[in-house]
Amino acid sequence: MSKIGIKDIASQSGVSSATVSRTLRSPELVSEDTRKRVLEAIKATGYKPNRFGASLRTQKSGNVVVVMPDITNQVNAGIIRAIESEAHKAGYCVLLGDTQNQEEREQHYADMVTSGQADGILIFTPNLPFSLKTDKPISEQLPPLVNSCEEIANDDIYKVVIDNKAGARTAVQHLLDLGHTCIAAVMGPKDTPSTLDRLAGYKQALTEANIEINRNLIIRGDYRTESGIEAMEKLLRLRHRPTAVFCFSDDMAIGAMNTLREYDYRIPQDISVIGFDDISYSKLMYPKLTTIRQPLEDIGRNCMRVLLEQLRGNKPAQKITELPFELVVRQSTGPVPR
Amino acid sequence: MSKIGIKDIASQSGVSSATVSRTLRSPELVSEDTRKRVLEAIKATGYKPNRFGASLRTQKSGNVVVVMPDITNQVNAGIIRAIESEAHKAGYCVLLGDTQNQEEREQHYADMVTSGQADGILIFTPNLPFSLKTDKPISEQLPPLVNSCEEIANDDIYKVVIDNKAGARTAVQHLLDLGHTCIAAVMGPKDTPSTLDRLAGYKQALTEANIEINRNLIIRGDYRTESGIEAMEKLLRLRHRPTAVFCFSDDMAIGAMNTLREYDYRIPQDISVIGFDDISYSKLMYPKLTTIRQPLEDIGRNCMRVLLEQLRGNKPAQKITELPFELVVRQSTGPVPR
DNA sequence: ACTTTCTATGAAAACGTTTACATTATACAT
DNA sequence: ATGTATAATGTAAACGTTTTCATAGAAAGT
Repeated sequence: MSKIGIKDIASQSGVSSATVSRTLRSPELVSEDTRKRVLEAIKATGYKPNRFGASLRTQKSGNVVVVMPDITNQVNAGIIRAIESEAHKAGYCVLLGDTQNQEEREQHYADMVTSGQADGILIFTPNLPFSLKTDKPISEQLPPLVNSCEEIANDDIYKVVIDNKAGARTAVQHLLDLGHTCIAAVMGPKDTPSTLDRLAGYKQALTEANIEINRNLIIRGDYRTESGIEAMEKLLRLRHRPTAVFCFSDDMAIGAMNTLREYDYRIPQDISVIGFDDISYSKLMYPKLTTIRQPLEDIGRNCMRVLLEQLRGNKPAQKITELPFELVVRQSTGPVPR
Repeated sequence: MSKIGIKDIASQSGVSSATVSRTLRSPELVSEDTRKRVLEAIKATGYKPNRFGASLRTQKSGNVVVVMPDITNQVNAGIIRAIESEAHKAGYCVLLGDTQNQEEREQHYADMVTSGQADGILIFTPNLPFSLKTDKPISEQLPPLVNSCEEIANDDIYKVVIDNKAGARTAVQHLLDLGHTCIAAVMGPKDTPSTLDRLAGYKQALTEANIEINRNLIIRGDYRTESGIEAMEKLLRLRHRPTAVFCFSDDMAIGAMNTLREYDYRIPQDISVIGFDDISYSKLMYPKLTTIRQPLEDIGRNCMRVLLEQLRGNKPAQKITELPFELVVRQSTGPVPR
């Protein structure tokens, strides 16, 4: 569009380009009246400094890239929204990296930060897409980086997390308190730390209650609705059906409830369902879903803050910032039948 | 991170930086063996060309910016996902602009394209954040731009749309076919074209059926769940309650259904509800929501394609690309009571 | 009155690419 | 053998900023 550059402003207001740059970046260095003159010319022409010229010189892009497996997912969407908001406040732009679970794309977005197109990266997938050399400390080889949601198995990177194990334990304890003893679990994908932690919490709650763990009641899912549907179908075929199901995500819980309705089970009279996340649709389900709330906005905000801290050249105080979860009891869980 | 530049690769493989650049950008111009040598050096060092150097020279950023009111919204999320995918294929990156309905932010993201930080812009809000001069044709003053979802009231810009009026008409016709005559409408926000079109479709269907339009049955909403809840509360207070409600978004329909359940109405036995959008959660509701499907993925893909066409310097064939909607009948609509 | 410090500005280098132009070597046609 | 087209590469300018360094004038300290 506009072809006007800093030099045009400079000549138009009778100063050098250096002064124009200064009026924009460090106004305190330029006298009041020249400043006014320059600002006027800028306003009159609608001049916007070209970012590439600036970036090339300063070696800062002003961008951060966020790598997510699926932005359509309510958890991810909620988080990225907060990230964007926080980034915007700090003058950063966010580059959206929806990986669709393809490694090639993860790599591609990671390259953006090594090629200088972004100054930092937020990773919500369980992989670290940077090749590391073993002869140097990891922290020296990585760009400003924060990891959340799907934990990367590496203790040397900054993370913002919730206590998944305790969250799961709380969920199961809630069911236990209602008298359930036959409690199924629908896990997340693969062997990601978050899923493993939740599984550990599930097991801990049961063993603490002296209930033996029944492998048939533990089903593998992938956090998505469809897998919740399938998991519940499997569970219903069991000779000893569970009276309660703990799904590791709300989406799966919603799927599970759909299956239950399909086969005429009443929730929670026949079977209780509890989820994990508290996405916005959970409270709109019928029955309203009991779940463990993740503070999505807080997670996003803190991710960005920890990243900003690094971008400013500081070392954040701690590697891990842990945020609180919360049991929110609604109507999908009730006392054990009989 | 890495401080290696094109010159390092050049000296390392005994050629000039020009040749290195050529091996990357136009490999056909460099002989096979030098090409191999250069590629080797690049691989060995992990060199990534600095985007700013390149962009500064070529005057192309390789970015597009998408401006949306709320990325948390399933419609927006679905669309942006397809955009990202298509952009990625074409070698573009997408800058996320969640405006949170603030004009300042809209402006900010528009500036990215005028300042060269992005080559094109996709706008999903009803405003055109560019100042135009009246003495020139509009198309000459705008950057590559595509508008969708919330139509901008300007016929000179590229849009991808569905036929909102026909969609609404279809929805209402569906209710009419079920015998309903007292049909409420819950509108979208403000006086955006999309909402106005849907309202027109609603009115047309009714007048065609010789049903008088009752202003009390038309409630203003804002597409969000909360407003669906409130709208339904208003409707239930009416002396002559509607037997069917057409919500201009699924989110509002979902809210409306919640209100209905709260006051013990049966859906659809007492009151039918139909939505608009077909977000993924609609089929998971109880009862499953009847709605008008928007082809979100198609919309996103086409938006990006029309933009790409412009970015390649071509004029897209038509200003408006219209995509088909589809009535999907599920369980939230049924015959009129009695 | 004379140095010293400070303030406001300008000149010019630097950032890392791409590419127009120039150059050389090679193949081809006559 | 001569000239011409072609292929492969190098040289250097250009992109639009920011910032170091230098400079000039003003203010301040003696």
